[in-house]
Amino acid sequence: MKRKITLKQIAKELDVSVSTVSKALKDSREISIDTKDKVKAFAKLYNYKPNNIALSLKNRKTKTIGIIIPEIVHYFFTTVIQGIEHVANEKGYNVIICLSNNSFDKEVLNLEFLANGSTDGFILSVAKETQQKEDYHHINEVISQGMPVVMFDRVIDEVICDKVIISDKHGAFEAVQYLIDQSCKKIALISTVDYVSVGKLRTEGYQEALITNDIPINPELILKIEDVDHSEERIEAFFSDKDIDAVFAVNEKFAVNAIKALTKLGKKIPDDISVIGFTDGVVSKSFIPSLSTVNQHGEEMGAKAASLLIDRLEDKVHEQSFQTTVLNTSLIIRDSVKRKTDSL
Amino acid sequence: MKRKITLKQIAKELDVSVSTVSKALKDSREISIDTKDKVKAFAKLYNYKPNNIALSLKNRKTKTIGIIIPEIVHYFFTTVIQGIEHVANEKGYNVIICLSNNSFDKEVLNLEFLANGSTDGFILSVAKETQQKEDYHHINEVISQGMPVVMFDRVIDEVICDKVIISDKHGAFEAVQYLIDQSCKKIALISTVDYVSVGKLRTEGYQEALITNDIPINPELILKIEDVDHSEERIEAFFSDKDIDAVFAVNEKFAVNAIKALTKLGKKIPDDISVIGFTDGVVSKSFIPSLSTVNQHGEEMGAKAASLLIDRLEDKVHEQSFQTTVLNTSLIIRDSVKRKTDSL
DNA sequence: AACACCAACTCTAACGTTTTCGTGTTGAAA
DNA sequence: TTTCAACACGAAAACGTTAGAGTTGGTGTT
Repeated sequence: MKRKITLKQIAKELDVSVSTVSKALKDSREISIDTKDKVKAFAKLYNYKPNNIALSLKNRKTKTIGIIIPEIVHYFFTTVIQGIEHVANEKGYNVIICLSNNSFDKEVLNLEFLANGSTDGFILSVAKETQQKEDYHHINEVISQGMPVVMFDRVIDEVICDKVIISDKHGAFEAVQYLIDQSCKKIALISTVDYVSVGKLRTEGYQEALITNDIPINPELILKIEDVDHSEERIEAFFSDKDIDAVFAVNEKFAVNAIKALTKLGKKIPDDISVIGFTDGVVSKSFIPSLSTVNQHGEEMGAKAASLLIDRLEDKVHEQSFQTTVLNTSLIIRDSVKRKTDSL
Repeated sequence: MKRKITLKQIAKELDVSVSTVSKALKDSREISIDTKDKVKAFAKLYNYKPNNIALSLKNRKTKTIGIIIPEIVHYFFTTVIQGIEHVANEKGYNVIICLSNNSFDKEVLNLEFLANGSTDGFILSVAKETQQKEDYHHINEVISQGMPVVMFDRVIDEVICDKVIISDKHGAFEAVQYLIDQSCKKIALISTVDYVSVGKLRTEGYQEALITNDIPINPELILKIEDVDHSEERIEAFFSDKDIDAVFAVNEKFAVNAIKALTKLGKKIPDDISVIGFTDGVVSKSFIPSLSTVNQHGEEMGAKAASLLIDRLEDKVHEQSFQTTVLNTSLIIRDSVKRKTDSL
């Protein structure tokens, strides 16, 4: 077992000082060609690589970005990570990922831990519990310590920092508008409880689309699900006595469960009822019928978040002003929607 | 902007030495109660937290585990990460995730980078390209530097370290045996090319099951797919002229595409043809018909890998001997298989 | 011969922490 | 009064690195 070699060991071997070695390796012209060659050869031979930790301590920067997300077993988040990772690596940054598991306490711990020198800045999407509690002291704390923070997807208006979001409201609006354009009139909504910001916004988009088209909002057609794990039963029960011709669901799971429930009730998708979901995941593509969705462009979101953060870290943004980037969604129409032209 | 406070600053404020502050905070009995109280109060007030980087440098350990995986937008890997994260956090370790994107070069870079002080050890699943190249010098390099490595899923026999795998062969065997038990005789296999170790092993399991049951192996019924992205067309073409009563696919995507292709060809699943896939992902559960699969227990795998690694890091394993943990798969039978009893 | 100057180094401090060893003050036993 | 332990604290080194400020010894100028 040959431990990693250090400058000190090289210096000792070659009988020069540590600083000579350091400078030689950095091609400083304080050092003679001879010595440089000797040092470089030796370093190469022993595969010398500077110790990151020591560099971090010295430079007071780690070249590492901390990502804190609610969960990782989730297609959207993984695409965001992919986007972050790509940009970060390109610019010489590394990525530490921590999961909050939607727990406020774990989010606080992660943030505190990573803030103690491990990372230069954060990209985060807050836990459900945090949104519920409305306690953001931990985020404000790290910001006040001078660490840049970029929030994405589930952002907090009260926290002042850069943000990247999609136009949830507009995406939902477009989806519902599309359904209306296909002559749907009785459109049900399956959403989450309101403290989840995205759920709320998508609900607003749904409502706005109805209002714009002079369709009255019928609260009977709106289902808000608290317990995601048992959504299937809830949705099934919900549909049993409803007369509808379309469903807009705020996520993929709800959309799939809606189709399942409706199929059970003897409805044909898309002939009897059209369905559009949110988030374009693996399931949407492969499901039969393939699911129409609002694409969130997770990778783009991650890339944007990463470059915002890195710009701050490298002081490319001089101002104190923070920006909120709103990414456009795009509607992907697949087989779960009955198109108007289909009936021609 | 109040920067994080350091021992030195506390010492200066309270007019004592740095060592006194350090000792006071650690409740050393070298320090008087009075001083301790004073220091602790001050530290609390200014929310002092020791700097991880400095600690890492001093202790020569980072309490961080490096995970290197081929891709993150992949259900199985996210479950493994989940398992690792859980165990690691419980034991006070943090997790850095790097993606190789199945590229050999990126895997090497990641490994080199993280090995220079950033992590204490690695958990990794090698890139496809690495398996193809059969070049493992980078992994052996970090091992020889004294960093423990645990490989999972896609492991390399030639690299000597702890490993966690599932019984790919046996899982495949069981699945195919199950199909045979349901009276299937003409079972097709959709696999990957052989240099992907898991594809090879699952193929072997398939073959062994046939042999055990005196069913001749028909190469015509075996499809090996190189280009995963265009698997759908390949599978469709493959099935067009085959007479079969069951399909075993080595992953979820192939299984889904098989069902789609067969449906297109007018076959009914499971009535005409039964299908079993590998990996129990989101798609399997929600697909219609829901997919029978071999469950890989990713979370368990991650948990096991993490505890193996941490045991090594904390010298709980004295021996030089490395172990390979083989986790059992379990067969999940859902609607995509026609059961024998169904026909009664 | 005195001086300046340059090349080619070495020394030192610094990043934030812990730990070993040293040291001055007290109070009590001899 | 001397001696010595106990107490409470400080100094310094160490982890690995870098950058700026010294330090040599030799050459060239006048």
